[in-house]
Amino acid sequence: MEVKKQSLADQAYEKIKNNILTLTYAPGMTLTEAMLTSELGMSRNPVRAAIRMLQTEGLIVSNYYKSMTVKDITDKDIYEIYQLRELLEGEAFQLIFKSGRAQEYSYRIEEKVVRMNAVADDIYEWELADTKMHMEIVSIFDNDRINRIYETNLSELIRMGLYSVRNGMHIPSTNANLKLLIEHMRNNDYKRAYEILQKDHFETGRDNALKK
Amino acid sequence: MEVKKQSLADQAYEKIKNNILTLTYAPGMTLTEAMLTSELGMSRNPVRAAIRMLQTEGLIVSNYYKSMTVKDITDKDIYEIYQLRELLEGEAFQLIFKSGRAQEYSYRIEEKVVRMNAVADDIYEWELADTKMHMEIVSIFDNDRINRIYETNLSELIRMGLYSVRNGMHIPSTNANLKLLIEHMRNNDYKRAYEILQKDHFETGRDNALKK
DNA sequence: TATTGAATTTTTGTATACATTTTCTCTTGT
DNA sequence: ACAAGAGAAAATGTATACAAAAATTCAATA
Repeated sequence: MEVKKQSLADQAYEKIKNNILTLTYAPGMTLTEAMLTSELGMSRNPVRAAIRMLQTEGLIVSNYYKSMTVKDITDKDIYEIYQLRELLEGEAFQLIFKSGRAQEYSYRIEEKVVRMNAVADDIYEWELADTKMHMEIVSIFDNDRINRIYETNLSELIRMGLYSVRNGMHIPSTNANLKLLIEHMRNNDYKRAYEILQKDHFETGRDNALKK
Repeated sequence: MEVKKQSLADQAYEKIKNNILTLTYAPGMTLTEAMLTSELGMSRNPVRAAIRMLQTEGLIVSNYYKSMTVKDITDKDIYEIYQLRELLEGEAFQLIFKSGRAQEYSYRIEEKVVRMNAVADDIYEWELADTKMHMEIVSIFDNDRINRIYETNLSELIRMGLYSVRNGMHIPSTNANLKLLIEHMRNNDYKRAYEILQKDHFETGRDNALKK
């Protein structure tokens, strides 16, 4: 694979973001430039660039001359993100069936589910794979902006998902239900397929996340 | 109004963004740090911070050690943004009627339309007001993330709108149709109200934007 | 002991210097 | 005239120095 040369700022961005996603930098935690620069082994400028990016994405919160913190996850955040997902994925799912591509997408989704099964023992990797699966559904729109919404909110989704799993979301049974989802898609059974997505994923996910 | 102290970076961000939105910095135009710093009268660091933010928002495109340009608007961009708007505003509009708040929203929208009429001779201001009107519709979700989607894409919407108007979108007739929209909302006539939104706004807007 | 407040330290914001890469220019050779 | 390439100029990336604001410390006082 081609190794694309990237700036220190981009490296910093990836590392900090990863630490936020894996809860290494916990929600609400205070970050300082000094700490980040020493951890990353680079000067302040690239680190500050990374911070600006994460700020724009909403993962870091800060004010003029005030300390910065990792964005906390509130109940409202959880409701909002699930509402947005239901809205987009609901329409996407409809479109998949309406355009007669349910079979095709059943295979595409299956690929992602295979990945989910393979990493079922690593919560973070499983959540990442799960989100990728949902992004596959939304890919029917062929709309980069919608994809970007997912990428931007991916961070929140993953952090939330980690909460969900911690609070009882059962990975094996979720994976089992996804097998059913794929079945229904193969049979072109929109109603049952969507019911699984809706109930098993959105409702259970949200409710577990809300327990925090 | 309280004047919140803001950093040079924030000031730079606002000014550069404004120049992009008003097409002062035209789509595709190459920007250099030297030019921006001399125009803004500040050192490179705050300017670079602003650039990072605009990059994250997608308004500026750049690569490692390569020059940066103002994001161009392609036909695909136009299709994508209108698809996203139809999706979100379509659902929002339904929700407004379903929750029996059509009257209430007719007044809220009317306020925005008044503003549109007041600035009908300034294309940029009119576009801005128009977008605010659409954001009012979507406000039914009470979802900050959805609002943020609009804010992030607002830039594109405005730049596109400027194209639309240039290419024949007729401001007075649009304003007239909005009066009708409000009427239908008062009468709780979902079908006719949505038809205006759909046809007059999305289709005409998109088609005119596509002419470029 | 609790509290106030000045001095110190820490932290973020800004400017500048230096490094690396790219782009332009102009010469040289065919 | 044109292509190639060395060298200069310009642009972006990185590090450091300095400024301003905020947070902390700690002694003096009630």
